[in-house]
Amino acid sequence: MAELLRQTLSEDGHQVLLARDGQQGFEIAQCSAFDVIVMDATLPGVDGFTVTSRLRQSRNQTPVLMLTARDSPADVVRGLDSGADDYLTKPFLIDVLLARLRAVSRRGAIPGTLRLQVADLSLDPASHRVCRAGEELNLTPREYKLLELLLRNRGRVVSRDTILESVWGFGTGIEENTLEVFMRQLRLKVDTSEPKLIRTVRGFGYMLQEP
Amino acid sequence: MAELLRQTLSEDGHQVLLARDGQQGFEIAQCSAFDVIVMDATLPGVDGFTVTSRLRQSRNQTPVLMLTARDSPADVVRGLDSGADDYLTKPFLIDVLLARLRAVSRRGAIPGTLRLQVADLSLDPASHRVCRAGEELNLTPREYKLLELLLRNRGRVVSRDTILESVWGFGTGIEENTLEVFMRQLRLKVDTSEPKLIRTVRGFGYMLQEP
DNA sequence: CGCGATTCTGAAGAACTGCTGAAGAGCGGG
DNA sequence: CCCGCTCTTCAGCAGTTCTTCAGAATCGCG
Repeated sequence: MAELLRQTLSEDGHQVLLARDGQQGFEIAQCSAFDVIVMDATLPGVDGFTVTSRLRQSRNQTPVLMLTARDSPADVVRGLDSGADDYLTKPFLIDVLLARLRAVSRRGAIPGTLRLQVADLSLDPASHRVCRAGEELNLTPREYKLLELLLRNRGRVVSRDTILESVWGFGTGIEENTLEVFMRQLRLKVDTSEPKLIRTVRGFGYMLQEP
Repeated sequence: MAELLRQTLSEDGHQVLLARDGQQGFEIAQCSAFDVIVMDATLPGVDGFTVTSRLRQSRNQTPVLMLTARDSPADVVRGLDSGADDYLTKPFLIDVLLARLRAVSRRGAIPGTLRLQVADLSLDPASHRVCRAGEELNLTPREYKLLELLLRNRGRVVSRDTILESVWGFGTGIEENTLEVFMRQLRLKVDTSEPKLIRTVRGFGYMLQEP
């Protein structure tokens, strides 16, 4: 079912990320920015109602469309009151789902909260949260600054000089090697899983880039 | 039907204004501010789809819930794509309608909150009362200001500089350590019970956040 | 294939940050 | 005038973070 949905949505031009269970869904939702979340009510582990209300509690405003076989009025009310924006019961027509997704995501997007993101790596400047593949990472201040700089220039090479000046400030008599050490530290924390996102550009600097 | 709805909604505590036809509905909607509009698809004169899309064209953002007997998928899609936020077909249960109205109007609501709250910690700016887990806390003026600042920025990191400037005012030659001492004092009063809400973000500042 | 330049790596000491308990200063009410 | 409350500073400490160093590995180039 989920797989079918993923395919259909993809064909309609959406980028889709599929979560296996409630817990994983919650973590992914917290770490990435989506236009809309399609939530099943009956999930393995934490159920959809709980996930939704937890998201809302932690001030996640991403629109949620609940999609489920449970069509009793009580369930509908519960779903909506847990924070969902719409509630659709199976069976349904794909066209209707797509239209409802359009309606729900139209309202969506919370202003202000921008999130920097590359592949499954995300950084939220407001809360200083950094996640990779759903896991929250614990970075030191300097590592954080470094990653933020790379992320703000994702897809572009950042020269060593620029990095030194921007992370350490102008005119600090810092060794070039220090930067290398930090880059290594950052890689150990950020680039543990495939694909590797931090690329060395020999003789120039570094860049962050999806494969 | 419309009269029945008006009565039911009134009983649920809403203020209701009833429009006779599409044209009148459009005019009323344009002239007043509503939390939500319940729109019938088949109206005398201009139909509901047209009214909705005209409202949107004239940049009226009031949430619209379409409520109608026309339940063909094509109608649903048309309704939503004309700018409605939700589409409910007769027959329906009142509870479901009310829940959907809540969901739809939630999005439109202005985020002006009076009581500041995180988890079981709440602060009322009007009365200066602060409670944690039902217990009222006795904070000194400075502790209160500090907590209010953190609470107004819940989920975001507040930098040490911002805190100093905002609680002590600009240019006071205050030691950084003073802030730490106050934070400790605040923690002793506020963060006695689990979960701990005040998080220090090394190298930047502090933030208030649920776990 | 070999060379120099560049980058990576692991470890170790230095430097720094934030936490803590205590103590003195300032202030207003009794 | 003294007392209690609040605010501020100080000094020590424990844990983390930063920086450097030296050797190994890798790369680009002739």
